[in-house]
Amino acid sequence: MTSEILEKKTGNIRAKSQVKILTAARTEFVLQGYRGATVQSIADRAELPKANILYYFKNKENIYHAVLEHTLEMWDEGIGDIEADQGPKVAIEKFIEAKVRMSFNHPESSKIYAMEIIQGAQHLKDYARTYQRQWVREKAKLFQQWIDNGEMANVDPVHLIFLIWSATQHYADFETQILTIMNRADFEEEDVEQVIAFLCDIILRGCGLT
Amino acid sequence: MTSEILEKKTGNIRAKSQVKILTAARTEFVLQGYRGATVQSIADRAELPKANILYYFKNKENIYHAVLEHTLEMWDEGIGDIEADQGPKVAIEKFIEAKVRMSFNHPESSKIYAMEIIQGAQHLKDYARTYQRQWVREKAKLFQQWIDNGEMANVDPVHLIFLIWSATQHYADFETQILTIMNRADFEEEDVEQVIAFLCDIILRGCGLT
DNA sequence: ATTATTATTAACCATTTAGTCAGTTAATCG
DNA sequence: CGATTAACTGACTAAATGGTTAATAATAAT
Repeated sequence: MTSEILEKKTGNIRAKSQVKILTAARTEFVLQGYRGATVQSIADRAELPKANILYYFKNKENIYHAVLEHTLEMWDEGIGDIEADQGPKVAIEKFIEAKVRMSFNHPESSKIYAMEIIQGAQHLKDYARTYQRQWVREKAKLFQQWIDNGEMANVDPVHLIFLIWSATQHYADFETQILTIMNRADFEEEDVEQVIAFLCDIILRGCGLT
Repeated sequence: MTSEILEKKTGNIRAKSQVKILTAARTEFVLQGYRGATVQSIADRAELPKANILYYFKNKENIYHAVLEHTLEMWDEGIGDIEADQGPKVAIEKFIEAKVRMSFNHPESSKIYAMEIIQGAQHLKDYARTYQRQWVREKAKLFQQWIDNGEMANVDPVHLIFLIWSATQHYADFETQILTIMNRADFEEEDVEQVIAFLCDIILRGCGLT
């Protein structure tokens, strides 16, 4: 055995346990909220003794932070970058598609993030907030240029981003309500495509991009 | 003093205390979640001893139910009814306006409702869910008729309702994030009007109603 | 005024919960 | 192998929490 493989193995136990814990924690935090999720309930779901959880994470807050951090990273990766050269139509399409797919593929992450914001973003670090402000400003500037060039209708770019954000996120956060209303037990593959098509259709037309 | 006034007075203490408690509870439930909001914290916020809270509400769950019930009633009143005879343009405008105003005027109610749904609607009675399904179906049927009559673009009516729902609710639920991004401390009157105008503009155009 | 009802609250209790610790077992390494 | 480090865990504790109770004060009814 090379030392590389050995190294991998040592890290593996730790890594595997942490993934197990974080997965369980994510579910518990969604179902019960931060305070409602107990270290014991996370342990039960992860099928590990409580003390083991606290061996890998100093305390409950650390678990939550790790979950939150992971969510932010995923969002960052998942969101396709809106580029200036692609034009408004492709940009909006890509943005909608990326966000819808994330909503359907990782509803729990979206939910945790939503709850965090709803409760006042008490655990969200300042850099995360600042980062988002920068992101929105930057993208809004792009939209504004397209508007100024007459490439799309004159709609407020910041609110447009809010609109796309909310409409896409909704399918994750309000999963329960949507399934109830649609009288379904679960979403299916085609639902994702249908939502993407619907949102692209109506929002692009709303932006005068047809 | 007539007996009516006396009756009023007896009920007054109860009513006043209950309002005080429910107002405090609403805030606590938003800030800390169901489990995180303690009877003590609600008492502190209401400036009443804890035992007094439990004199008016048997237990914490009852407080929460009362808060939730109040929210549903308000939603029911606040939402202007979409009528068949007004046509799609007015219907959508009215719907958007009603929901945006509710979001800005009662963000806490919206937030509590959102959290409840995100967590799986564990406390929401079946009748509330069924009621909403009925409501959406009914309104979707109206939209479908308008589409069939060629009065608006062929967009999925159910998803259209989801879109309006999410876009409007967003300003309540994600208040924190939106204020951060807009670099503001609070919303102002003109923000409400601007949001209504923006959403009507883009969604109506999206529905081919310009 | 006297009685009855409603409102109020301090003190208390059983349970839950986050976190600690000391001791054990398993993996890794020279 | 022997030693070192990492992984694991049962048992415990202090604090917090939901809820009860019993006793007192205020209000209303007769």
